[in-house]
Amino acid sequence: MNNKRSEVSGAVIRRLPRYYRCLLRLEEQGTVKISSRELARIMDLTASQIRQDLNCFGGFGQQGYGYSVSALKEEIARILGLDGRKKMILLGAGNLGKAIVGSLDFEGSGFDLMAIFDTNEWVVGSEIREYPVISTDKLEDFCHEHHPEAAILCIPQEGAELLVPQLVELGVRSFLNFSHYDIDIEFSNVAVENVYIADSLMTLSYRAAALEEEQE
Amino acid sequence: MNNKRSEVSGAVIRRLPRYYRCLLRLEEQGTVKISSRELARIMDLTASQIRQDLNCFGGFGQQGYGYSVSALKEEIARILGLDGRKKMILLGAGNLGKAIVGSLDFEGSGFDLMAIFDTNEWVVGSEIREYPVISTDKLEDFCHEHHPEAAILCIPQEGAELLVPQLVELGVRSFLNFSHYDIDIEFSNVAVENVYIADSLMTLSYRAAALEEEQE
DNA sequence: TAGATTGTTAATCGATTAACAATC
DNA sequence: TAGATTGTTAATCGATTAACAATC
Repeated sequence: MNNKRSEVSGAVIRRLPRYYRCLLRLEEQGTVKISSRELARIMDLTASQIRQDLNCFGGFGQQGYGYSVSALKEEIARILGLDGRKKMILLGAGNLGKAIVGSLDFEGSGFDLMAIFDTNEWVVGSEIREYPVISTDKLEDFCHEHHPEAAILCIPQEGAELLVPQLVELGVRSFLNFSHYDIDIEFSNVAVENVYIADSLMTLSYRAAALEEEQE
Repeated sequence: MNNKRSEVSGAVIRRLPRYYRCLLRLEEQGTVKISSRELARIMDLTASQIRQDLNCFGGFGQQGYGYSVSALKEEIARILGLDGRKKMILLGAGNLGKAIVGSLDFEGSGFDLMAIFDTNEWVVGSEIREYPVISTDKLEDFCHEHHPEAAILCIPQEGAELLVPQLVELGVRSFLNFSHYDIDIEFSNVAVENVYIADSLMTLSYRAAALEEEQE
């Protein structure tokens, strides 16, 4: 890898999953090679941008030929760290937690989901997919025993405020955060990806208003 | 409003919901006025950036004083279109659909959720919160009668591929899209906000790998 | 070899930051 | 009036686009 990962700009990082998804689809369709020009057309980017983005990490193409779809897909998987197997837990077995467990494929995601934690005694002891639902009372013991490095937070803000400091203390360093608790402001040296679904609805509202404005 | 909404850069648009959230919190805490300097500190931005962002839409501050928290909050709500009441439907009463309905507050969101559609006859006829679950067979009739303008898609890609063209035909113009179907590539003149939760997990994987790299 | 397409350097564009005059 | 802080213009920085030499 040419660059340190931390030196790559946020704009490039956020495009990497899109590249990965697109290449996966192309591979499934049986496409063997692709030029930056053609990939740009599909993804609505410019060929220059694609070549610049990829060359942050190394020269994966072949001059005069283009890029091998499967090789490039593998390179991006490696860049994203999808070849890792970080132990992960999920907090909150409500609808959102169940939706995440049900729809995300943890296989080849870089993470290995171990268990789901919830306070509701009615769901504790059951399983969601193949994953056991454990009482949040046992969270500390579990962490001491298994040392998870990552957590998905499908709990409300108050729950997160309470549990995150404990989790950080126990060694959890990566958070996919659906709670509205500002982890990244409270802690440094953690990797946080915030998902604010309510913000997306507001952005949609803006875009809808802009569309109407256009058509007046 | 100084600018047309469509002329404002994407970077600014994506910050608007953050401003709104922050101001809402400040208002709840009883803060009456705030300077760009102090708001910048809280939100980890620069004072210049905040003043530039806000002046895309108009001069909401008072020189020598700062900004009125509640007035600015109201202005941003109006810019985001949260004062509107666009009729909205939600497709897919699975865990994700239930999570959305359960966690988002549609009051003051710019949208008015009318009904939830699903194909599963076991849930059709029931209610989630106060919203009725209707058979997808009745979707067309419903649209003819009520003319919803917006939809949240909590259905898989194949379902979206089938239903979106129909919805666009029936007049739906805004989509909060959790399916992996590329609406914006297939249709123009629609407002689309895509949420790719799987991409967030990949981005987290990247950031976790970057963090490890740092600490070696 | 000729054609195609990359990797990379240079030019352009846009967004962020700094500075300061206007003004409350 | 003096102090504070905005709105706005100018400077800087970073990201995107264009160009082209390298090379498969």
